[in-house]
Amino acid sequence: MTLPAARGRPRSAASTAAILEAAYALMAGQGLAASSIDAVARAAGVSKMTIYKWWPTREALLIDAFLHRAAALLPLPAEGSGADRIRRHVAEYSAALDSDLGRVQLAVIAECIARSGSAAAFFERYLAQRRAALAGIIAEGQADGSIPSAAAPSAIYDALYGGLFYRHLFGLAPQPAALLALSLGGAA
Amino acid sequence: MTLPAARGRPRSAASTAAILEAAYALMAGQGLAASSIDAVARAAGVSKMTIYKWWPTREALLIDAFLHRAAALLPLPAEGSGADRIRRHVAEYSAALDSDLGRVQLAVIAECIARSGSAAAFFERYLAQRRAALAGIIAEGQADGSIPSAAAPSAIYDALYGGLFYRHLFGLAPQPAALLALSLGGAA
DNA sequence: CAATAACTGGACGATACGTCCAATATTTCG
DNA sequence: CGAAATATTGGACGTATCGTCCAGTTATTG
Repeated sequence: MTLPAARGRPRSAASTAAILEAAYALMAGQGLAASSIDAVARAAGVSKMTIYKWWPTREALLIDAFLHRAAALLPLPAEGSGADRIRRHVAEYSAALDSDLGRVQLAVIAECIARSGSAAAFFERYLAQRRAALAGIIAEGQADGSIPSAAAPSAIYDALYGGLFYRHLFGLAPQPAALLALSLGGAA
Repeated sequence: MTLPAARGRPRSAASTAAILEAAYALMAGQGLAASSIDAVARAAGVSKMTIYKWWPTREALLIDAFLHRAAALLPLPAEGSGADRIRRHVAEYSAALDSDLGRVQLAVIAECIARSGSAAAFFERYLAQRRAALAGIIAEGQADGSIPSAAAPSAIYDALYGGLFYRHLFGLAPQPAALLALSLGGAA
């Protein structure tokens, strides 16, 4: 695992960060329509070619711009019963949807649909791991007795987070408590 | 309610239909990126100005193109217990998501996000009525005893249809049975 | 026939796309 | 130090779409 000590001029970390942050800021502030590659290059103070050298499409760039920020945010709770950890994460996710992160997530998803017909690329790069990890926490909650529902963890995840996302997408007020009670079961 | 017998040349119903059908076909066949106003005008055999005269934005045009088709499809079941009617509708909705209609719906939603930041416009024009009607059926199912869950009908709707939509959006296989059991309750 | 309104066809400036190139900057290797 | 390798720059390119404008035509009513 030694570094091959690459020849030539190394890739500029500053430019990379500036590009990803500019893309994120444009999506958060002006929306997807204003987040053209040209606009990102201007805002980042970078040549357009530098972007095209490292990202094949706008879809790839915007996904990376989202990940650059989202990686640090929304940590998965590590302590407490399964139900507690899900409840805490749902509260954090629900708050995040109402912030820049929620706007940017929708913009990224829209770009994926426009280019590919679905947001499968976004799922593979980001959601799949989180969904698997949260399904694992749900399974632990079923094992420790804090989650009464006997449904498949992935189905519980889809009902809960799909319901939250649905309301966000269509501009409805979030209702995390109702969805939590329904999908975790017990208080029928 | 008498027709004012408008002066001047009347609006062409043929052009209107050609525009809406061309927009739908382009979204279903080539995706959102290929569904520019110019492309719709070419495919419909119509002047671009005719489109701009009747639709203020591409968002408005694509929503209407979707409604033009969706109105006839996906009727709300009228017979049977509440649970039966929901089950039947979920099966039809799930099948529709895998057809042209599902692709077009995603394209319309993506355009709404790109222009407005959310799909609230699509919700107001289409989903709000359906969600209200289906929540009513869910409430009837709770009253007739076929739906055991005591959760709010709107929460049941969001968990069920939000979960279905979530899986469609991210390219996952549909799981209507698991979501039905979970959200209608009973078989805990 | 006159008035009215829809529709056509083409043009416009602006912007974004994705690609190309020559010039310059930064690094490692001999 | 010089040579090779690679990143970055700045600008240009042809194509496409945007939204708007206008003059000309077509269809309908009074």
